[in-house]
Amino acid sequence: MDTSSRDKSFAIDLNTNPSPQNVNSIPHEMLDEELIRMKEENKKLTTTLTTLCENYNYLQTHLIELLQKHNSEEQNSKLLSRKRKAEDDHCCENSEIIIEEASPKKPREIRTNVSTVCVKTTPSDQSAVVKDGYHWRKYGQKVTRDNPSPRAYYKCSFAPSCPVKKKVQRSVEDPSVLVATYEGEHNHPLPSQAQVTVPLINQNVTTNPSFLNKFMQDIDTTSLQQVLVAQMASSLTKNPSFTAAVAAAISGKFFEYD
DNA sequence: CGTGTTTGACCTGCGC
DNA sequence: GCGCAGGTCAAACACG
Repeated sequence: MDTSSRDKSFAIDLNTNPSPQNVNSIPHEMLDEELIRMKEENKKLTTTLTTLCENYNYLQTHLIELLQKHNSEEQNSKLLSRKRKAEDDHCCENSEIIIEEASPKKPREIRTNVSTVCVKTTPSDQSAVVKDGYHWRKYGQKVTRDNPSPRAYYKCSFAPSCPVKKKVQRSVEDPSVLVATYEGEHNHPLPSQAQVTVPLINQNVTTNPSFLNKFMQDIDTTSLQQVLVAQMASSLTKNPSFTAAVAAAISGKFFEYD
């Protein structure tokens, strides 16, 4: 195989304005060749995407390891100077998230699985929505003292008996980052995995080894690929020129068989 | 009309 | 007991 054809493999010709006459004038042999070439390109793109996913997975694992290291160092230094109250507050966010037995100091507080997920959003996206595949019903909103952005309160509405709650608030440091705090465990399967926002950083992952394992299972290569493919498909279908090109290509094929 | 969102009121825990 | 802050409730409203 020559290098020129390999170089062209990623140049997708999205001809948005094909005329039926032009399509009819092309010999069938050429169209067949074109079809084969497109199939090969498709295969290459799939391979590239897979490699990309693998690299992403590897980098994410590496990042998590680094953050874990950094976090433990930071915690050690902070623990020396931190007040007791601050410790209690932080333990909910930064460490020891999953506590099976309630602390004797806080018998009232029932600690269910609490996890924090940070999601990067585009600057234009002002909605405080974290798409995670579940159905949520908003039941409250508050402006908190430490953050000018309002905090939204959600309950899982997919199953009436589902106890899971979610708090969503923009980060103080970076308003483009949404911080979602999940409380509890879903007692039903995930309704849809099609519209899942890939978490930027799961703070539990950075600190809790058991959660790390679970997280890495959850975000397994296969599901990650599904998520990425869904996102890519979504962004492509939102692109009018792409949809026009697809429509033109399909109609072109129809003319071919007329 | 059913479902989800908004928003002010209310409840609860905590520190002083 | 009082005030503050976070969390929840529920009536009103919007939307498909």
